[in-house]
Amino acid sequence: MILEKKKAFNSFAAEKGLRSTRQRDIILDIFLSTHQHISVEELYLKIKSSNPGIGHATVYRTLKLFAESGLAREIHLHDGQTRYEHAMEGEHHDHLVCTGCDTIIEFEDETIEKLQREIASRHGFKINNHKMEIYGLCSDCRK
Amino acid sequence: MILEKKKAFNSFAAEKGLRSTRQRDIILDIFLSTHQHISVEELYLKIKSSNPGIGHATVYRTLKLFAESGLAREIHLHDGQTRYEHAMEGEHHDHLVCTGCDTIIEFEDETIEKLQREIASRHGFKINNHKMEIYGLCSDCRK
DNA sequence: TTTGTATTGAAAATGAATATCAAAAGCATA
DNA sequence: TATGCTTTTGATATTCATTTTCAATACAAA
Ligand SMILES: [Mn+2]
Ligand SMILES: [Mn+2]
Ligand SMILES: [Zn+2]
Ligand SMILES: [Zn+2]
Repeated sequence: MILEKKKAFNSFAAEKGLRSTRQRDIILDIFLSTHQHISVEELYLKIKSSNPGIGHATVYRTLKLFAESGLAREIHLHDGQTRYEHAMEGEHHDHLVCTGCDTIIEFEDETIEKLQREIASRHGFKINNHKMEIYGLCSDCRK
Repeated sequence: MILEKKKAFNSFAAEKGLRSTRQRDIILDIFLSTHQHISVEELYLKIKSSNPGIGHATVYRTLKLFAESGLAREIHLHDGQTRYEHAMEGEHHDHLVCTGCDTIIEFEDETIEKLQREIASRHGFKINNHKMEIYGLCSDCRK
């Protein structure tokens, strides 16, 4: 699974004429070892702990590449930081965000997706992507 | 309609013990005269053209107040700027955003809203608010 | 190797939003 | 109307995430 993703990114890089670098390998490894909606800064710190030489800008640049390759998805919740999550071909989900404890629950709802497509086509739009976030309090935080 | 909104904000201000100031009056007037998803900077420039004295910070502060009073709603699309739109009691809508020309189409879909409530309750969440944006190309931009 | 180009990282720059704080304005009271 | 207290304002500085710059370095093709 992780190996497949690495291969996928390598083909993407090859097609784009990108060079293979130590930094990108390291960042990819560490990104793939994380779970769930990690912020750039969080990932940067994680990377730096084992690879002090790697710079801020490189992490930013590389995560953009991952997103472009389809390996990662950029997320914007409302704390002013860009986050990334793993993305797999054809998979999509939305988020239920607890504003109390920052827990994020992922969900999929094909009925909603279908309604979205209908709304878009009714207005002559060709959907590229969408986002849907439901903010509220989880059961723990309501106690 | 505009008058009602002004009254509503004035009662909100009164209840909160806020003073009534020339600046807030002006900003409210101009905000109410605009349409659709204006960015803070756009509004600031509009305001400055007739009222050069008013400062940046005051516009930011005042828009926050409008949102708090329920008069305005804060919007975050993905250009890194906060936008505000008029909000009316109990009204809610979502957005279809053209990434070609920045046109925004508003829509409401009660079926989707209901499904959202179901999803939330299935996970024990109490919804506070939500956002849903569909990004794509409008018919003009696809030509 | 050599050579041309892509990549990197430190540092500076950007841009939106917020904080600071002295001066000005609002308002209750005398 | 004048006084005094408190809020508000606006210039400016600051913060913070992200991007840009650019010289040094690394990659890969020949
Ligand atoms: Mn997710
Ligand atoms: Mn709207
Ligand atoms: Zn919670
Ligand atoms: Zn368009």
